[in-house]
Parts: sequence; structure tokens; C-alpha cells
Amino acid sequence: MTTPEGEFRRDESLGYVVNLLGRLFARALDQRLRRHGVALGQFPVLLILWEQEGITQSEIARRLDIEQPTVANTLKRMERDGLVSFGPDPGNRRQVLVGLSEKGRALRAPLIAEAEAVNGQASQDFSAAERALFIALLRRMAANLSEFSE
Amino acid sequence: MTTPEGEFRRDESLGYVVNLLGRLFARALDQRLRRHGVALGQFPVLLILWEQEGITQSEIARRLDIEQPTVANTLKRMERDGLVSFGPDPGNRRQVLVGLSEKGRALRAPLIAEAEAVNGQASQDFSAAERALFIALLRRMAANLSEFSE
DNA sequence: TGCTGTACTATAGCTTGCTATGTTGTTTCG
DNA sequence: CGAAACAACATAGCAAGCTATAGTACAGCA
Repeated sequence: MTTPEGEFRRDESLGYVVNLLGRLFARALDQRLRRHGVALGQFPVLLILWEQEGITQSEIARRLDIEQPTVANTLKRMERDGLVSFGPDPGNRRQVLVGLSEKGRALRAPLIAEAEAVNGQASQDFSAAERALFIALLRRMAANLSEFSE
Repeated sequence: MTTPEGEFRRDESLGYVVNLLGRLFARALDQRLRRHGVALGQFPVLLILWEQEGITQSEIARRLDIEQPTVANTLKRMERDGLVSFGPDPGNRRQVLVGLSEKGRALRAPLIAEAEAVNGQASQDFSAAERALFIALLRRMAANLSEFSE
């Protein structure tokens, strides 16, 4: 399944097309989140905190599969924007527990609605079966790429 | 197809999963390109220039669906790294034509091999039909998101 | 011709991702 | 107990995406 002659068609390259679609999703969601004063990268962190507050920075990084310094910087901007606050863990002085502000909690329903609107637009002509199939293929591919790098 | 109760499952969200897969592709390809001294974002630009040299910055941006300032900055780094050179267009003094260095041309085969290796790993257990179906779904979704923003 | 609009490039500034490295606290084990 | 390993967080520095804006050259038209 290698390409015949040093040729390489961008439009047939999995990585290229996935990356392009990813940027389209990012642009669409970013525009909508900005209306609420929230930046794109803050949204996944909010998703985690809406599930569970009082976890550590590294736990957030682990659940999102993002590096710890990236999360640290995003949290710092979220604190600046009044979305989260940090409290020391009395039982463990090296870690810091992250909590939501009221503002952060209140954004849950409206921001999730924005994300669902984007997902809805993206899959507007997909049947439920197609959508499920698509997610399954995405996940298989992600699993393939997560295997030890070689 | 909206979610029942303010719930939002990351693992079922199209945007979330596409974004995650995109980062996995990016990490995998970045690691491989680094061995050749090339940064990830330079690769799409190289793909364009391998097809056709002597085009303008904005033409590159248009073909890749990336904003012009992003391309401008990437090209600046590529010049620094000795991959491209700029020549003024004698017939049009406002634009600049981008050309490849010998080094840039020579990287074609090895870098395409790296990209194909990543694509191959990602789709290692996919049949040709599945791969084609997957690409078709990605493209439909991209078309849906490209429709005028609302 | 000259003015207006458009196209190309550049610059500033932000966010979010990454790696690499350092600091500090906790755990483990000899 | 003390040393070594490990875990959490911070910081520095880079790449690449974005928006907004400004400057310059060209084109089209009154």
C-alpha cells in the first residue's frame, strides 16, 4: 500500500486530512467559545473539572493526554480569567488542588451547548450508524498510534 | 441527537476525538521529521513546494488552508534552516516567489517515507476499503464544517 | 489621469502545544 | 535513619496556529 512513484497525495494522506479536520473543528469551536470569554484550550480542562473538582494538575494532564507544562500554563490563564482557583492539599504539600469558580461552574451548560452545536454541524448529514462507525474508526486509529512508538 | 442531561462524554464527542487523533499524528510525525532536522509545520509547505516551486506565500496559504501570517512565519524559519529561498518577482514587486534549496529538494523522498510510515502505522489493521471509507467520512465532515459559519 | 479598492506581505500579540530541565516534597529501601 | 528514586510542579524556550492591523504595490474605473 505504498505510493507508486515518490508521489504523495495530500488529500489521501490520513494524517493530513485528520489534521485539517482538526483545525476546522478548532476554528469553529473557538469562535463560539470566545463569545463566552473562554479560550479553546480551556474547554477540555473545564470538561474534566465539571466531572470532578479538587484534582491535581497532573491528573488533568493524564486524563486529557496533554503534557503537564501545557496544562500548567492553561490553568494559569484560567486563574487569570477567574475560572479556577488553587488550594493546597493539606495532606501533601507538593501538590495543588484545582477548583472551579462559580463563574466556571455556571459556564457548563452554555459551553457544552456550543460544543454540541459544532459536533452537530460537522455530522449534520450523518446517520447515527455512520457517526458511531466514524468514532469507532477514529478510536482504532488512535490506538494504533498510541502503541509504543517503535 | 442532543445529549440527555447536560452530560457530555468526551469519548463520544467528534471534535474531541478528532483533535486527540490529530495530536497523536502530529507527535508521531514530528518525532520522525526531527531526525531530518525538519519541524512538523514545515512539512505541508514542503509538500506544496515539491509539487511546484516559484509560487507566492499567499498561494501556499490558500492551498493548505492556513492563514497567511502563519505561513509567513514558517517560511522565515525554513529560510533560516536553509530549506527555501525567496526571489522577487520581476513582473510584480509586491509579491515574493518561494523556491527550494537543494537541501529542500533532497528531503523529498525520505520525508515522504516518514509520513507514509506514520500513515501506515495508523492504519495498520485497516483494509483498503476501510481506509477509503474513513477518508470519505473525514472529507464529508470537513465539508460540513467549511460551510459558511452561520 | 488619479482615486479607490484589492491583493500581497509584514508585524505585533495571543494561545496552546511540545521538550528539557530544575526544585521541592514524598516514598522506598538498604 | 539516610540516600536514592520518584512524583508534582515550575520555568525557559521553541513551533505553529490564530486575529488584527498596517504598509506597499497593483488594477480598474470614473
